[in-house]
Amino acid sequence: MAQKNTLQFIILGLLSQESMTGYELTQSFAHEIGEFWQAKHSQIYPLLNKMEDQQLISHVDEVTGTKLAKKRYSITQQGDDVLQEWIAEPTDFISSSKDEFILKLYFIKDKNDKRLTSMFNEQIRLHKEWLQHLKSRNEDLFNKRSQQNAQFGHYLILNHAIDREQNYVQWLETQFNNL
Amino acid sequence: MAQKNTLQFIILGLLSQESMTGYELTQSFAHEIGEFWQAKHSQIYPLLNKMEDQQLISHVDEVTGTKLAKKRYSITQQGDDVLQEWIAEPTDFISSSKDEFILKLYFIKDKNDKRLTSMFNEQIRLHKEWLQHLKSRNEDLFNKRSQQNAQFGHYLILNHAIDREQNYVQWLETQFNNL
DNA sequence: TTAAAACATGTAATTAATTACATGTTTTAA
DNA sequence: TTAAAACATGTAATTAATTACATGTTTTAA
Repeated sequence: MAQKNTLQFIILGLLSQESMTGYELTQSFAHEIGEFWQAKHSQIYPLLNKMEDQQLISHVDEVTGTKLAKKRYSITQQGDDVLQEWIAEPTDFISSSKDEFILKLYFIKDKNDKRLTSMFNEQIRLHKEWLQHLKSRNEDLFNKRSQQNAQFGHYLILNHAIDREQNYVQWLETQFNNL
Repeated sequence: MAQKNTLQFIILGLLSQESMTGYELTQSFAHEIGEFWQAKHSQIYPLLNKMEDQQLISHVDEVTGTKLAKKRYSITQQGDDVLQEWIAEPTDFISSSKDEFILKLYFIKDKNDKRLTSMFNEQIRLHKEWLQHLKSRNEDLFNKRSQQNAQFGHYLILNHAIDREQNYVQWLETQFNNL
């Protein structure tokens, strides 16, 4: 891929909420953010350096224990300007959603193909599991309405992830029953 | 990105249904396939050459009019073996879905943020428009049940695209009304 | 107390994908 | 008849992203 470096804006967005280390930023992609964008530490660390050069972010050094060095990054005024600009600009939804399972279905021409049953079963299991995971995340984070309002964006996207997953499972089951 | 070259399998899958030119393959990504994977001609043409070197596909030359040269590609036995292997292997759903709009929401902490209304309105418009497009595609292609069975995979993924889009619009509207 | 898991930060090599450049033919609609 | 749109195939340069390598510290659980 090679677009306009969305990752950069995500990092700015995360840092606009609180200062974080590269490790913590990486962790974000294991949670809700990861439902809507993916990145590994090997992409994040170099990008942090680049962004600091551009003065979009800055860091202070920290030490845990006696030796473990960390860099805690914060967003700068310049960085926030760039972030706000990104949020304000129109979002063309270019459905960059990639779904290998659905693609595989496309290539199965015969409705009675033997492989369909096990393929659907596997996907249903995976997605149900994931849905369950998301739901318990939701209970952990937002069991009180006050928490929903305090972190509105976070609540919204987890809510969307659950909704999406729920619909996916439902679709899989409907189609499975029609086979 | 740098995974296991899914595009290659998609090309094999498309060619397993009928022989196609690079241009026609490219066109596929403007239609249903494009809902679940994206690729441009500049990635497709070089890959076709590579795949022909590996004897996964082969081509015959064609001429339209008096001069317009085309290469019509077909899948080889080897290619079909590779395709079947890909379909058979378990599909880890690593939700590589990227959604900038949802990410932007994450970074809006305040439920009363002025920007939310126009952002939601814009997305609702875009997604409704796209949903409409998908629905008319569906009517054009699959108005008869016989056509659904003849191209089962195609029917399934278009059906899924519509279902997904419908759910997305519904979610947007629900959240919008809650603002 | 010790081993494993989690925390923490990086670089090198490679691949996937995009953007931009490049050129020409055929069909369609005004 | 002519101009625009669609058809058709490619390459070059660059960027985004992954995989693999590399090293060390702190915390947790057995």
